[in-house]
Amino acid sequence: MVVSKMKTAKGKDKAKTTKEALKPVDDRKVGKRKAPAEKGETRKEKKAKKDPNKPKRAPSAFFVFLEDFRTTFKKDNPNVKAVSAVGKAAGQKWKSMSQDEKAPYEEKAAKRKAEYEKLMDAYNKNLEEGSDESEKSRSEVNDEDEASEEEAQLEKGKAGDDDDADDDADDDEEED
DNA sequence: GTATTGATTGTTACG
DNA sequence: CGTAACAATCAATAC
Repeated sequence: MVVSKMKTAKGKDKAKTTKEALKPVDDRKVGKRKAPAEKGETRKEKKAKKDPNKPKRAPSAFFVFLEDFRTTFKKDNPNVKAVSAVGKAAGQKWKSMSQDEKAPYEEKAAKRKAEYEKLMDAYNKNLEEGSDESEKSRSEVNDEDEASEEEAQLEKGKAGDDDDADDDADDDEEED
């Protein structure tokens, strides 16, 4: 319901504008950017991460959907053992889904993003501190930086009252 | 035996 | 403004 809601309110125009133009490169094939395993120069370099706790990029709506899709896909195709198969299928279905269906995923992704920003904040802070600690200073108060991180904050669920659940999911966004 | 690639799209951050 | 690179996954392959 609710048609009065304007899309602008959501701020979608932020990245929409020219989606097509947004992706200039048609071949965003990952393989291309991946170095040929020549020496340990792979971009990923999981073990080479110099940053102590670098927040991993928040999974996009697609990835969120993938998590769910992977399970379903595997369920239907237990024989499939290639990750690429799921990726392709997921991608195809993903494009097939209407924005409304992707909406819930986007919402989740948005949440993930918020967390990512938060982690980034801590990460930035850490870097700042790191630099500062060139000599001393570190010590003193913060013995453990990451440890605390207030693990407790998560109770967000509570409060139910406010919850943003209502969100705007209603806006019928009619997909194209 | 360990590390890496493969494939999908999105999102983010840098030049 | 554009692009590069990375986010999960899991098995197979490469060295």
